[in-house]
Amino acid sequence: MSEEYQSCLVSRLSRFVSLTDHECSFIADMEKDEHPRKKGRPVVSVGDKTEGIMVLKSGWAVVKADSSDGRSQILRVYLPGEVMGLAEIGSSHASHRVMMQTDGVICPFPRGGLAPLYSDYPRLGALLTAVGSLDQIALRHHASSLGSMDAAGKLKFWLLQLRSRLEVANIGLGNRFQVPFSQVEVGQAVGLTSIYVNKLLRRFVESGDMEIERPYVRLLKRDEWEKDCEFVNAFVDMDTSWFPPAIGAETTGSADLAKPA
Amino acid sequence: MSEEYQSCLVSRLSRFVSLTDHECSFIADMEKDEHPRKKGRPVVSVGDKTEGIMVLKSGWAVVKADSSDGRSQILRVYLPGEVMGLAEIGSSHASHRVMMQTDGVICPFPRGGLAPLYSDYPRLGALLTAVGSLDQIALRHHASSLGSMDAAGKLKFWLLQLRSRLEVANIGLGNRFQVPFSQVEVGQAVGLTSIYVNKLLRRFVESGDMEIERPYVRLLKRDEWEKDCEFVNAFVDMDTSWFPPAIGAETTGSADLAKPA
DNA sequence: CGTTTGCTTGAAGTAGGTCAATGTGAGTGG
DNA sequence: CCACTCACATTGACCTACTTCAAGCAAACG
Repeated sequence: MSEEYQSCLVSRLSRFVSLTDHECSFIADMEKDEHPRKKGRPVVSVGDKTEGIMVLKSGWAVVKADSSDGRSQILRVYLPGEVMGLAEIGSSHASHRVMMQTDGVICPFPRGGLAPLYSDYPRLGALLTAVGSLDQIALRHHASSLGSMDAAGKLKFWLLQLRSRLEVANIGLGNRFQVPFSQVEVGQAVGLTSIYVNKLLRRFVESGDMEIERPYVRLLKRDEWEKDCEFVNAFVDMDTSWFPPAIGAETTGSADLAKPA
Repeated sequence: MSEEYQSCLVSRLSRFVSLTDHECSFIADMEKDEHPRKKGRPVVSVGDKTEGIMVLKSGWAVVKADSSDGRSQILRVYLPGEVMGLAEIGSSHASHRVMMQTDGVICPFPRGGLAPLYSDYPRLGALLTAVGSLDQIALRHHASSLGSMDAAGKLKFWLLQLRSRLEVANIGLGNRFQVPFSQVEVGQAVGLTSIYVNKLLRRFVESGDMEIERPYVRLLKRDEWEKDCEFVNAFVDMDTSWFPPAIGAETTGSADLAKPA
């Protein structure tokens, strides 16, 4: 399979199964537009009619929940290449806000493309269900950390999860990676005040657990942290063995689907 | 459509779209078994190979996360009629435990049934994606409450959400409903100590906000609570308008369901 | 440059946790 | 029938991990 597809969704989904040419061209066909979005700009606003799914071609985005007292919370971070909007596809209106965390580019896969996707390319339908399921597992881990860890644990866990996902996406490979969030935003993500986040970070630096060169961080005691948090990397393996066979049949060697990362 | 299908999954999914006879009989065919399970028995253990999805025909179940220090946390409550296992379908191994909260009956829909479901009944595939998406929204709300509310808010929110879901399932209709959880378990669900849960509950009773007749509760100031928590009922509307048309064509009066934008 | 946005640090207060003891009803065996 | 568990609810006294408030800086930016 060629490496250079113009479609973001193709390259994203190819991480999980090797797509047939039919599947690739169908997706690429549906996805003509690229919308650049500036940092801070809304992608989805609360109450918006659901518009299908999107791929974040570049840049970072976040899902925020705002409460009337002005506080807001970060529920999900989208990294470059990830599929956005799968969580809202089942409801007619969005209940959370999505906004760009950095400048970036969004590729919408229009709502009208979903019906033919499920009808004509059933394996892609299964793939969307599976991607949504991985999202849900990650969210469970996050909720679990919010509900049961102390402040240091939450912060460690969030950083570890971020690092791990960046590694899967081949964006940051070692223990050093970018965190394009202010301390206020980190606080919103882990459920702490920015000032306590600050104190924890300084404590981590002082104890030699991490280095900070904004906007980069380096986790010096990652193994130790992963033990502390009982961190398990849930992003590596997608199980595709239950998928239906690809339509279009002459799947150039598609019997075993999984593609090495 | 007839009311009495032997299949649990049929009756569950019929809440969202009216299934064609083809769809119904396919599902019913796949789902022959009923497994009774006693309270406290495991349904899925951590590390189990994913076995497809299941419908909880009767009884309640919970998803738990255990940590090595012996604490565990309740991440999700399954009510009678709900689909379990959608979150784990994308991974090869389960990362959380599922156990019966009360006696009940489980109907497995085997893994092998999923491929033909997506291939031959694309609308059902879309439906599974949508159900997973609603699950994810609910989980986001839960995570949001864990991360941003004070103890009283978390507890109120959890009770409101439970009530609301029971109402959708037609199990409890008013402000009075069953809560088959000990105070320890409630604490595990909302991220608080059982003893603080106790103090809050007693405070609620004393202030006339609720009544407790174990295992029933009655929320006397529900409207007020829903305002406090900015509670929105996210379980009512599934958007099915993007679904592909049903296969089998002669959809007895269900044509209105599948219309692309 | 002045303004804003974000980082840093200290002092004080409190929500909620921990520890410990007592009470209570539902089994269960005698 | 009582006695003995056992699991759960209840309540108080104490403690600390976090928040709130307040102030001073540094860096980015018009």
